[in-house]
Amino acid sequence: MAHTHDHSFEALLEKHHLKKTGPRLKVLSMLSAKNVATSQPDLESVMDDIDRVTLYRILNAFEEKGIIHKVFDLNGTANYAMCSSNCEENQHHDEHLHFNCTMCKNVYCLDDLDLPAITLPEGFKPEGFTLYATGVCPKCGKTAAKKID
Amino acid sequence: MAHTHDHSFEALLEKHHLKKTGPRLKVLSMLSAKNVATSQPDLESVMDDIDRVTLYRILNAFEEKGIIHKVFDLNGTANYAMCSSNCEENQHHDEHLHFNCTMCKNVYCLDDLDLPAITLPEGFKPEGFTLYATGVCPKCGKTAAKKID
DNA sequence: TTAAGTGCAAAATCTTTGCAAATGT
DNA sequence: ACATTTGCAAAGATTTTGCACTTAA
Repeated sequence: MAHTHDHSFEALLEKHHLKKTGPRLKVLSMLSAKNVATSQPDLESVMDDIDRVTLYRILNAFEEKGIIHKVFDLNGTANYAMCSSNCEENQHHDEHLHFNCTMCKNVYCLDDLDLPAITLPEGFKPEGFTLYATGVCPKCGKTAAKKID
Repeated sequence: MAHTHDHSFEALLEKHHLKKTGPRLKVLSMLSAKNVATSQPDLESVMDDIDRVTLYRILNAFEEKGIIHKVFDLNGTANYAMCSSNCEENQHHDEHLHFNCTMCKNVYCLDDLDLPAITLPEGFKPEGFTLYATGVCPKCGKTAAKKID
């Protein structure tokens, strides 16, 4: 059960007082393998050996612990992605850009992008920002260019 | 554009080749009465004389026609709000700020706010932006200030 | 051993679909 | 009169809950 990169996953679970079980490690490796957020339906279809209910519980537990975060795409479907370092329990810092590709439907979490300062109307006291963008991602832009142009 | 409500609603329906029915007019007046986006559950509970299915169909029809737009709050629940002038059929222009109050849960559509230019990483071709902010809205900020301070 | 986690079954929700009756034009 | 729209019933899909069995610590 222990390969080299599994160690970080196990450490992560340990850190959050969660048992290192097969399903949990599998979810972690699935999510961190992709650089995009993954929807629950997608996760389900890939991990057809894990019970659907178990998946719900794992995702909820991970989110509460701040291991992953949920981002809704433009269809309102929840997509999950590993949290970048600075998420705390029940207090996420996902003030980053979510890019939803209209072609491949992937949701990219562009963590390291600085959002410009936004001025709100009088009286609104902002606590967190999330910016969603739609458009074409690099991968699809490339294939589209080849095919069409 | 506030006084002769019913007339403008009827004109709106007419413009989109939709029949002026009771349920539709009711939905329109509900939505335009509030300056915030309203969730389907909320609409349902207020309009308990209208069938749930009818509400689904009305909201979908309105959205397709560009009369209203859907915005997901931070729980992934769909909230509906009247579109500002420049929405076209199936092609919404809601590149505005959505403010989700953490106290009253209301979703404000701050249409007339200019979003600052955002620079994306190489290869991403953005088509639309939506900015979500969480925080405390003016109304709740006031009551909170009175109660706490 | 034993508390936490999993899987199955079943309940509770939420959303869609089909069709007969009602309604607007 | 005719095409839409509505309401109901029922199917599908999604999410939650309860409980017995399994497993990591």
